[in-house]
Amino acid sequence: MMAVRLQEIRAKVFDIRHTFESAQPLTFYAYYDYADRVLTYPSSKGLVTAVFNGSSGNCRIVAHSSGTLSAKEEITSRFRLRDDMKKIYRRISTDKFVRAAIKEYYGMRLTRNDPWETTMCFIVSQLNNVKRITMIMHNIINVLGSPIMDDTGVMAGRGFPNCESLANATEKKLMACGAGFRAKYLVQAAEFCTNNIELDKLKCRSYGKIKEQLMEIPGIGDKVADCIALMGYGKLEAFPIDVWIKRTLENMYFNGKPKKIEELHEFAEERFGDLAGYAEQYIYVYGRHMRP
DNA sequence: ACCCAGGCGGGCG
DNA sequence: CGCCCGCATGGG
Repeated sequence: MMAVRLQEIRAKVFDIRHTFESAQPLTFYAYYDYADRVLTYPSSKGLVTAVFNGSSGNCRIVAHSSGTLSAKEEITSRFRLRDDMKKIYRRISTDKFVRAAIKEYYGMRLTRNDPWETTMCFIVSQLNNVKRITMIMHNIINVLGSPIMDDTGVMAGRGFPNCESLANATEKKLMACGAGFRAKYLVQAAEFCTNNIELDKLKCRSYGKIKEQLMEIPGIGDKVADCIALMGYGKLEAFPIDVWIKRTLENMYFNGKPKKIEELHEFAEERFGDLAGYAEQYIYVYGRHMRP
C-alpha cells in the first residue's frame, strides 16, 4: 500500500459551496459531497480529491491527486486562489446591486477549466438547464472518457474525452447521452477542432483573438464563446450575456428597457473593465436567486 | 397537457 | 443586416 501524499492549502475569501453551485464547468462533471465537503474530479493528469473546511470565507483545503500532478498547484490554479478577491470586489462594487450579490455569494470564485472541456460544456448548455447539462456531461464521460488510475493502479474514474474521441463518436451515440439537438454541434465542433485549430495554443492570445477564433467553431456563438474565454481561458474581461444577464441588466440599470446584446457588452466593458467576468458571475447567480 | 431551460444556425424579407 | 423559427428532452 502506497502512502497517499496530502497537501494543505489555506485560502481567504473562498467559499467552495458558492463556487460549486454557480454553474461553472466543474459543476457539470465534478462530484461534490455536501455533507462530507469532499470534491472529486478528473483532470487531464489524474484524479483530484479535496476536502474543504472553514467558514465565513476562510477555507482550509486538504488535497491529493493520483499521478504526478501537484494537488496543491492544481487546486490553487483551478479555483484561482491567487486572485485578490478584496481588490476585485472593490473594483466591481459599482452599485448597491453588485454589493448585495457579493454579500450573498461572498467567496465565490471563478474557476479555471480545460478549454476543450469548457467548449463541450457550454455547447451542451444551450437551451438547457443545469441538472440536465450535468447528466449529459456525465454520460459523455462514462461512454467516451478514458480511464484514470489511482495510485494503486485501480481504475478510479474516467477523464473527459479529447476532441479526437468525440470527432470519432457518432451523432447517434451523443444523442444516446441525452445531448438532443446539440449532438450535431458537439460532433461538428470536435471535427473542426481536430482538423483546424488547437485550442491549447490559443492560451497565449488576447481575449479578442480567442473569442474570434472560437466563433469559427460550429455551434459556438457570442455567448458560448464568452463562457469559454472566461472559464476555459481565464480571460476576466469576458462578459457572457445569456437571457438571465440580459434581463437582470435591463432591470437593474435600464429601468426594464430592452437593450441589444451589443449595447450590454459596451455597458459592461465600460462599467467593470478588465474584471467584467467576475461581475458577470455575481450578477448571474444573484439575478437567478432574485428570480422575477 | 403545457412551458421552460446559461443559444445557435439557417432562411426569409 | 435583423428577425424568427426549429431544435431534443426531462422536469415542473
